[in-house]
This record gives sequence, structure tokens and C-alpha cells, in this order.
Amino acid sequence: MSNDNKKISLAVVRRLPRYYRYLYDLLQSGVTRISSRELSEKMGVTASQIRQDLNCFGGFGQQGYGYNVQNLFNEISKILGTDHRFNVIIIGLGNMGHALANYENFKKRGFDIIGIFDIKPELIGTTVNNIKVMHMDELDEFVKNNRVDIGILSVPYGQTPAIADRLGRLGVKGLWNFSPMDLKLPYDTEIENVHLSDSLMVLGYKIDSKMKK
Amino acid sequence: MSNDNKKISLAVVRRLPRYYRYLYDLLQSGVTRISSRELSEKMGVTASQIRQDLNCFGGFGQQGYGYNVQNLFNEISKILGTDHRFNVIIIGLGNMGHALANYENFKKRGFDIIGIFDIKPELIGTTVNNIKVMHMDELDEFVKNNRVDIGILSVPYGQTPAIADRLGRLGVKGLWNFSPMDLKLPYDTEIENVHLSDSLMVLGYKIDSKMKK
DNA sequence: TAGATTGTTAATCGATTAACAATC
DNA sequence: TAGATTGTTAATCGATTAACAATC
Repeated sequence: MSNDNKKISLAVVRRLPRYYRYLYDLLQSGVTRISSRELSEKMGVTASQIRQDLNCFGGFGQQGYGYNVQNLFNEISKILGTDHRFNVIIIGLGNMGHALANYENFKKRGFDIIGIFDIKPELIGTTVNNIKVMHMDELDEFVKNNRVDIGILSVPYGQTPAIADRLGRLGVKGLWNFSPMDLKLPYDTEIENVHLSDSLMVLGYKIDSKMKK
Repeated sequence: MSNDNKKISLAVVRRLPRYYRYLYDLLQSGVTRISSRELSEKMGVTASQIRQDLNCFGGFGQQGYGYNVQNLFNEISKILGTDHRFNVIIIGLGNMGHALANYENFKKRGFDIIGIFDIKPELIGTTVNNIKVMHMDELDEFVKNNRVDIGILSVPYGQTPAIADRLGRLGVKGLWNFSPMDLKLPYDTEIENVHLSDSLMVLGYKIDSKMKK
């Protein structure tokens, strides 16, 4: 069984997409097997960590052999849910919403954008990357009639809390938040923040602290 | 002195922008003083962690009183380098580059976008959000004549390593990478990755693992 | 002064690394 | 079989939390 009731730490979970990427690249290069040591050298982590991480989910390797790349990739895909699809809607078709609607990598990773919502009249009824743009008034109806797993929040700062609450109330399971604020909802809604400015500030800090040395 | 040679852990550094945001909001609300306990309740962390974090950089509080909000905000701004400005260029004016060029929050946090580079002839010479779009051929000259602290990499996957290397060689101090790959440069260049798809996959994992319970 | 809250040391917890028996 | 490498336990390291003396 791939996922028991034992709690996996978020530190491990956040490393999974990285394994996914490296294994995908190895597959592309035609590599069929790899040991934790070889992978650790490529990734710049310890072989110990790789084995510990993978064994949170099951014994995917074989003593004396290592890991079969295709098999390990499949297992990690399954853990990350990429074996099924996630239905995603975008709320807010500003510059960021536009960029996300056109980002092709999401589909490859198992995420299908099935609708975009905004309030600007001139946008309603158009399509972006073949995705229909609807009015926010149609949101509730749409979520009731379609399985919506994830809502991408790319709306102005001030509107974020109210729309997040609305999506949570509608039963959307996850929110991907691009506003520079931390969301807390009283629903069973998972939240993942992007916080671009925070990331840029961390880069600024790194640069400054290197200068001082 | 605000920053000694003692090494601050990245875990602490990544929390700084969050303190910055909360203190900014408190300032806006007219709050003049706050204790670590009050702030801890707002932020959902322990008061101990807040005091530990802040004391990595100096004693900004006062026994029996707490912290002066304006003063603490100023100190954290200084630590994050927001008291001076960072000059930033965007490489790649696709959908993401466009979104970033128009994102107003960066300026507020101390980052000025001073140029955009692309190769599409129809874009060269235009402006986006008052920022001049130049050809990649002009990049080296531009970097030599202007202080460029940070390069934002929003170019196609395949071109990322070569352009990253070129910026590193030109002495750009930090790269903000939007491609789903890990960069490693032989220069003194700090790198901060955004990895949007990774973040979305973590959200997918959270949703799935909650379902299984 | 008495009360409150910091700065800081000590204790705890969790995550990473090392080591090695199991086994392919 | 002998060599290699995993899965897993034990040791270490670092980060978080608790406690409290210092002090405003």
C-alpha cells in the first residue's frame, strides 16, 4: 500500500516534486536504473536522505541493484496524484491569471484548467488557451456542476479573503494563493501560498549577506 | 551592528518577509506597540520563536514593553535590504515575464525593474509598465553600464541554463528562476527558485492525503 | 515599586546523516 | 557465491519550544 496513516512530514513532501523532475529527466535520457548514491550526486543531497524519503512511502528499490527509474517515477507520480487528474479553475484573469492559464507545464503534471472566472465584461465569453472565461456570478453554479479540486487565486489583494472564503464554502478542496497574505479558512480546504515577493526578498537578503562577508 | 558574521539559518531568513508583512499591516492599522505573545497569536507561531528569530539580528524589544511596531518594521526592512533599492532586469517577456513586469508589489518591497530583454523583434523598443524592452544582444552592454543586482529568468526551459550562465558571468548577483529546474552556477551568484509546478503538486498531495483519512 | 516582557540559556523535539544487517 | 545496495535502526545535528533571570 502506497500511503498508510503514518504522517509524512512536510519537509519530505516538498522534496517529492524534485525527485519527480530528476527521475523524469533520467527517463528522457534513457537511464533505466539508478542507485541512491548516483542520484544523490546528481541532486546534491545525501544518499541516506533519498532512501529515508522513499521509504516513507514503500520499498521501491532492490538490494544490490538500486532503483528502476521507470518504476520509481511511476510510484512518485502516484504519490503526488499525477496518475489521476486534478481539475483547476483560475479566479482572476489579470496578468498573473493570464500567465498561469498559458503555462503548459501544469497539464504535464496532472492539472487541467477547466475554467477561468473574472468580472470584467469584455473578458466574459472569450477563451484563453482554449479555456472559457466566465463571470464570477456563474462560479457557484459551475462548481456545483463540475468537480473542482483546486482554485487558483490571482485576484487583487483586497478581494482575496472574501473569494477564498467563497471557494472554501463551495467545497473546493485546495487553494493556490498568489496574494501576499496568509489565508486561514474554517473549511476543510488545503492552502498553498506562492508569495512571490517573499521569495524575491529572500533573494535580496542572500545577496546582501554575501556582500558583507 | 545589524548583521554579524554569525550564520543565520535559512529557516529564519524565510520567515522574515512574513514578519515584514504582519508588521506592515499592524502599522497600517495604527498599532504602535506589540508583544511577542500578541504577535504570536496573530501569526500562529510561538512567542518563543519570534523572540529567537529577532534576536538573531539584535535586541529590538524592551523588557516590560514589547516591540515598537514602527521601529521593528524599520529594522526588518533594513535586514531584508528594503532600505536600499535592488535593480532588477527581466529576461524573457512571455506571459510570466509580462505578469512580473506589471506586478506592482515589487517596487513597494524595494525592487526596481530597470529593463526587460527578449529576442522577438516586434517587442524590442516597446515598453511594458514604462520599462524599456531591449534585445538580448544589448544585454552585456546594459549590465556593464548599469548596476544590475537581480535577473529574473522567465525564459523557455531549454534556454534557461545558458542564459543563467551568461548572467552569472556578467556578475549579476542574484537570479530569480522560474524554470522548473535547479540551477547551479560556478559564479558567486545567489539563486532563488520559484518552481510553480512543484508548489502546485504539493497542494495536490495535501488534498489527496486528506481524502485518504 | 510591581508587573510585564524581553533576551538568552537549557530542554525538547524533529529531521538529517551514519552505520550496518538483510538480501538481491 | 561475492559484491552491491537497499531498508532500517541508531547517532548526530539543528531547529523549536520552554523556562527564567535580567530589566524596563
